[in-house]
Amino acid sequence: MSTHAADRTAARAVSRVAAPTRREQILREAARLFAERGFHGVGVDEIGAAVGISGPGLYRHFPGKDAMLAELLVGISERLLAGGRLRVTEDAESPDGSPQALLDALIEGHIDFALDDRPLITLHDRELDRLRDTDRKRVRQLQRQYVEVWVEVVRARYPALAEDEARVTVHAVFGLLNSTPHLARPEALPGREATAALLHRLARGAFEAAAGPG
Amino acid sequence: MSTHAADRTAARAVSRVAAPTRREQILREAARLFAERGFHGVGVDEIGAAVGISGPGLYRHFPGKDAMLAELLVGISERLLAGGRLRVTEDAESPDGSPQALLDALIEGHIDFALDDRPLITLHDRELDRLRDTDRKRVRQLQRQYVEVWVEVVRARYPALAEDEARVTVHAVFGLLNSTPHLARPEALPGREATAALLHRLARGAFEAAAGPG
DNA sequence: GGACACCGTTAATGAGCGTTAACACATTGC
DNA sequence: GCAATGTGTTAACGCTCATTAACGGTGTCC
Repeated sequence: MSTHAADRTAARAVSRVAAPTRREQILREAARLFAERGFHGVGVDEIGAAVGISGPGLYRHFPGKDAMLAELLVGISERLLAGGRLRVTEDAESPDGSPQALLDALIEGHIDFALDDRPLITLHDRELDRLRDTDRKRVRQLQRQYVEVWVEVVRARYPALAEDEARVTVHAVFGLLNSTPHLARPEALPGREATAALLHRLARGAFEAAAGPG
Repeated sequence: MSTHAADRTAARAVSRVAAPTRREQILREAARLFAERGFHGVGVDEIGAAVGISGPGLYRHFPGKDAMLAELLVGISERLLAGGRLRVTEDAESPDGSPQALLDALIEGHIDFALDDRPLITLHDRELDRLRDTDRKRVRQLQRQYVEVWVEVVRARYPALAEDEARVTVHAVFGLLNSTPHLARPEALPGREATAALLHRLARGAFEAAAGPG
């Protein structure tokens, strides 16, 4: 195992794929374990064992167990928001931009998160309350901003929709899109692309129904 | 405080409203606390304090903390399934029965649960893994049966829908309908009836979109 | 070759918490 | 009256578990 910093950099450059640092390993395993058994249900010894070191060794990389959860939740919240904002500006700058195209882009981006980062999506709405006050406020603020991005896009696409209805609808669609990570047997899904397409259809259908009474 | 059994029965009969037993009080407060801060995040002392007795006093009513969670989760799972099955038989026996009417009845029933028993809905998909093996298997079995009830109804209404697609869709609609209990500020909702109507429209829209490519 | 940062280890500490023990007191039924 | 039952109490036990202490090895840099 190359613990030498220069070796790691070289290995990364050669393989063209980012070799995970120990920190990243820890975060990934912690996310998986937290999602499986809950923040309080996982001990530091288990997290350590999952990356091949033992319990207290984690404290060389994180000040505490809380800090791992905080970094995970703040990280995913920031990435979601950044992705959403990026798509908004891309749509604004594109000649083919349209409210519907933008909404589709948001949906697709969120589906990618939900299908590719299952543990994080699960944590995102399950373990928020285990954070220290300051971290929880930060995550909530990011979540709120992400919702507002969606609400504005939805209202641009469906001007007849009232703001509070749009907000409830956006929340409901998040629940819909985030449903697959909660599935007991993810292997029973119809395949990634088919699942993504189905979820996309469902989300569009929900928005359509929200706007025009069916 | 009437601790006399005969008095309690009399009070119940007179007031015509079921006076909650101590057991029921405990279950309700435990559900609320578990939903707010997670099973491991709540101590028995807190649960006791919430009903006016102190910590170990709970052990006169339950064999342990686990048993409270188990009773809550098994209870709601059974009620959901029973409600679903009841609606199926009602539809079958009714002259106005139809697949669409039955699906609407299922949706409405589930919305009632989601809006009126928020803490339980939250627990239902968050704390399942904290149960002892035997209880968890029982809850999972009930959940699976409830999903199957929906899947059959959905496929009766939309025969073109493949079974695995129907199952994913049902799961997604559950996520949609269960989204409001996760809302940070429930008081920001547009009012119970308006919220229920909106959620119902969203669910119908999702099913429509699942069946016919939009 | 020595200071130093980095990354581990195992052992100890200390708090939190579920559970049990021991005891008290009212109410019911005989 | 008096055993039995139901429902509380407080104190103590024991285990889990996050965190810290103390120590060691390895690679880097001057």
